[in-house]
Amino acid sequence: MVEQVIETLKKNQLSITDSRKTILQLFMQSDGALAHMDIENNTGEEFDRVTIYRTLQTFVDKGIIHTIPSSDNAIRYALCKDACGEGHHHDNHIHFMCDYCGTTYCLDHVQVPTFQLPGGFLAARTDMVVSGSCNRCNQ
Amino acid sequence: MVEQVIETLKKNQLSITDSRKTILQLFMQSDGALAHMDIENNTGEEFDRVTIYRTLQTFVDKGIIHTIPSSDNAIRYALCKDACGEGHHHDNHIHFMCDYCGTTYCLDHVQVPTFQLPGGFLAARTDMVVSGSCNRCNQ
DNA sequence: ACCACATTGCAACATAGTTGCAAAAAATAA
DNA sequence: TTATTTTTTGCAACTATGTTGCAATGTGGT
Repeated sequence: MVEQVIETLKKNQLSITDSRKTILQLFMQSDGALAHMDIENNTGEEFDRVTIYRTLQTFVDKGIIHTIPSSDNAIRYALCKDACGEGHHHDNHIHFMCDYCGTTYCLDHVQVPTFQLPGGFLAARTDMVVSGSCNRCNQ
Repeated sequence: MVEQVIETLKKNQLSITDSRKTILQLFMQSDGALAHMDIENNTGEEFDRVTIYRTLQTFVDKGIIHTIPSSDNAIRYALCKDACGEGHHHDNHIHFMCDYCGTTYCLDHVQVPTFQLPGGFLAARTDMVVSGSCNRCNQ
């Protein structure tokens, strides 16, 4: 796990620091998406709030993680699949937020369906967030 | 216009106050969605920030407006079509945010396409936000 | 071990949103 | 129309979220 973390950082030409190692490992360990708060809670007093914000921004810029919009006004982040790289994200999948446990899933195998925009509109990015009950809560 | 505002408020059993009249009229006049800031700017010093927040929340609860999630961390609001009512929203359409002019459109005639969730997942609500260039900017 | 450069932590600030409570305004009753 | 009840508003204070500048520290390369 740790080797994979360091490898990913090196591949993206990022210097190896404690915060980057810890935060990237946290993403690799967790199955759902993480909000800033989740990271702060899971790292204790280890890092400054600002460092976490900057680390997340760096990861987004490098294409290591991507953002997930939400109506509750807290941006969530999740690991990108291999196809993402610096400057271009390919996270064209549906996101699912469970109303009960709060977990946000990347449904990697559910592609965003195609649709037709009215004339004159040009799509650059599509965010599709479905909420409801997840497979753990809905039993 | 003013009659329609009052009629809508009455239909939803809301008492007629200055802030509700002004803010609802603002929604009826504007074609795009409005963020809290847009409303604050368009009403001058007339109302307290808190009053605007509470008025918007009341309108959402009554099904008069609906929220639109975004990645820039500012919730936008737009008028619901007639089918929406207290407790149940039917704003099953695509939202479009222009990257250039910032306008958010409700594409009422573009239905959210159907899709298949993995087993165990149950959808309650779907938010689809497309960003790119709109028909005014893309010429 | 040294140096250049990138990253971190701190302080301060900016924006977004919430809560409690007393004052003011609507709705209702008389 | 006035009086009473209920709802809504404005204020103050607070929490959460996010950003910027700068000095201090840590990292990578020699």
